Amino acid sequence: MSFTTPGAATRKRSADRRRQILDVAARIVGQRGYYGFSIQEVATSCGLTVAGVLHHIGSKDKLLVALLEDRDRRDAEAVAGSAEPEGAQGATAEEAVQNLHDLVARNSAQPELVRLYTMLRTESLYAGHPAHGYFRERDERVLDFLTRAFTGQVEEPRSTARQLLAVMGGLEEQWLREPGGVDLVAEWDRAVARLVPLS
Amino acid sequence: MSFTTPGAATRKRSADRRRQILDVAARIVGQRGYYGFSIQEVATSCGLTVAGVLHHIGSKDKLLVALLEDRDRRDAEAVAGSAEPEGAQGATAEEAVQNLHDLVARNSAQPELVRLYTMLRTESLYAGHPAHGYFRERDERVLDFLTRAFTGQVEEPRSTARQLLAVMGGLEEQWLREPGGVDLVAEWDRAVARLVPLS
Amino acid sequence: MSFTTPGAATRKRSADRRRQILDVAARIVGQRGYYGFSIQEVATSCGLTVAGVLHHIGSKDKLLVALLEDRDRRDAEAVAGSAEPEGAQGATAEEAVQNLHDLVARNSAQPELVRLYTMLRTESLYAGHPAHGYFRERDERVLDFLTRAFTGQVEEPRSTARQLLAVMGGLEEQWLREPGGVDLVAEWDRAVARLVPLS
Amino acid sequence: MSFTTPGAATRKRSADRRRQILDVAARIVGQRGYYGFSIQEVATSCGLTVAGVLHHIGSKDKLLVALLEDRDRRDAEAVAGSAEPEGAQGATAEEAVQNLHDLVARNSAQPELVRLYTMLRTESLYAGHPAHGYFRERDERVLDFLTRAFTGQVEEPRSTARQLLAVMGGLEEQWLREPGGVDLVAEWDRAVARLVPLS
DNA sequence: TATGAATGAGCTTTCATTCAT
DNA sequence: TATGAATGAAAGCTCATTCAT
Repeated sequence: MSFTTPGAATRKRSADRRRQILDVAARIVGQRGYYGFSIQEVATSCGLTVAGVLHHIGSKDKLLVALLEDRDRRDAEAVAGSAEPEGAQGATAEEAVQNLHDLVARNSAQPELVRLYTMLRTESLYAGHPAHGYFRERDERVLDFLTRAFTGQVEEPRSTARQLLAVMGGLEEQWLREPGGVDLVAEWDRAVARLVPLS
Repeated sequence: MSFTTPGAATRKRSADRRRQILDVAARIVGQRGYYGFSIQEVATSCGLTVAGVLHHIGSKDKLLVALLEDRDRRDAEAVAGSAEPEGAQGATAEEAVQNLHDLVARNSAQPELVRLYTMLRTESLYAGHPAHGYFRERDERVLDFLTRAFTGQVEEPRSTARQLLAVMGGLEEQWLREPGGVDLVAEWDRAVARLVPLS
Repeated sequence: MSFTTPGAATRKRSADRRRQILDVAARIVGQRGYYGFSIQEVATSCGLTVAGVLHHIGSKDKLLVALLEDRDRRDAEAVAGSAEPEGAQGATAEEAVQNLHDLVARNSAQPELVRLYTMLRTESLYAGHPAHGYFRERDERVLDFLTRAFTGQVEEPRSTARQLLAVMGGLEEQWLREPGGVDLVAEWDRAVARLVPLS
Repeated sequence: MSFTTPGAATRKRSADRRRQILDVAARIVGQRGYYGFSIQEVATSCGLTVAGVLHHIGSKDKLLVALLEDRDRRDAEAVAGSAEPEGAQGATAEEAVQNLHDLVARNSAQPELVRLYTMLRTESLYAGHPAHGYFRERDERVLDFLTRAFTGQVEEPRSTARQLLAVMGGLEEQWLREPGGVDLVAEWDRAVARLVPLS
């Protein structure tokens, strides 16, 4: 019997705390961005001290990293659970369109996650932002994925990919600005119908 | 020698300073947003003291307001100089499309202004942001303007309006993230060709 | 199987830990002093948690006390092992000189111990320092011991005692500042040759 | 008439504040060292806020630098006022001894300055200390100066130089530990009489 | 017009310590 | 024996702002 390893109960409670902190932080960072939020705020919302929060997350920067990793993990799980996993060798145009539709549908149920991404994507346009590299790579990866999927199916596949990403971000922004005023999924489907002639 | 009326030269110099401060601030706020920038930074970039900057702009909030008003004024001047001013009674769909094209073309020459708007539009999604109301109203106004212009010309005019706004913001964001990697005007024209069947 | 009495093995491991902590702490306190070191640092160097270190040493103050006691014990052992233990009734001048020479020779082999003493002796000049009393008494005791030893042998025995202590501390400091640049023992012997005419 | 340059009165008051801060800081740093003192303490002693002190000194590190520069400047002034300025071409042994005597005499009147130097010299043995380089260079320079002065006059000039520096530091330390118990100047003169045979 | 002094509030982070496990 | 959670206190520093000059 080892005393050095924390017991299962302890580990569980610790994981719960971390969960809580990440959830709270996602909401607040989604509202005011990395520069505008403070650990104090997160702490208060968690019923903890600032030092208590730092005990779990280490530093403000690490919190941001944890936030992004956490969202990535959740996204990956969601995709993995779907019927058509996007294989390494690429997807067909139809699959890509379907994937995007599913993504938008999922997003339409979690505005705070969308808000977080929207905020950080914009903030990180600045080269000095801690998430600058993250979004740069991510954007490129997604763009490449879509471009490949549309190659041979539409006239200018990269333009189509750009238009889809652009309109997705833009519609989500409108949807966030007018809560209840926009039907995100319906608008998305209409936009796709026009931007991707194949469908 | 009059002490009560400031000399014309003095007034001129003061206006120049204000100009300089606003230009510098536009750049910095465009990079780090309202929450992330500091007056100290602006002051240093202007060769002034913090107190010196405050003397000209009053407060951090007022600086933001001045920034937005300044940009509006410049935009208005640009539009006024164009051949077809958007009259109060509305515009035709063709005119609207032309207006948007001109706007994008103008923007493609001033990335810092675009950066400023992109940043503030996102930051101001948060209800507590000092520019929250500004962008809410602005978005609605533009949306209404476009909706009216497209009514009778396309099937779902408001959706088209939304799509255009969305894709404009999104393309500008991509253009900002990949300096030199995107031809903003060309991509815009391609997107419009698909989103507005009439053209 | 007994729960009440800790096994010998356990007691041994605990003592080892304490040893390790004291050694590591001696090094770090020697570098940055009582005010400048942190338990975190000691813990990391020991492969332990802060709480783990505190479990063994109780508190930061107690760590300092333990450090000094430990060094005294080691010093006492070293002296006890030498041929001529300084008796309670005093020593001759020759014995005192020999004792000092042995001390310097011993020190020249353990710079970290010297560093610790140098640092704490200086820091503890401040009346609020936890080792203030310790070094006050120690200095007085040594000064008295040397004064007695030199009485009748030199003109101003207390001055000689002061000079010896002063030059010893000063040479050690130079030796610490220029690692490899000073031959501590040789310099000491030369200094003694001048300061104590009898030899 | 320029408004941008602060008036003479303003400049005077600013210099006074700085003076006050440096004096207070010298005392406190002399007591607890660089690691052990806090800006808060200095501020309180000055009747200022922490932010107020930082306005004048910039940062904790800069305060230390200012402290050392200030003391150097004062020392230089004192030396300049003396009859025999140590010329660039070197000094005779007698002049060097006289210089050292004057220095000790001056020091005996300002224990807090001595305390500051003693503390920082010891603390800065650690390579990470902000004054590490400062004292390294200073020690070497003084050592070289004395060595040159004694060359040809005593058998081992560098050893003599070392012994003098060592005993000076050591006596000052004893003098600081026993306020009123040691006659610094008298002890110094006695030590010199033994260490430098020429006199 | 612009500065310097000064402040109050806030920030992130470090630290020593307690407690339950 | 050692850990993890949590805290209160303090640190250095930044910031927006006011005021007198």
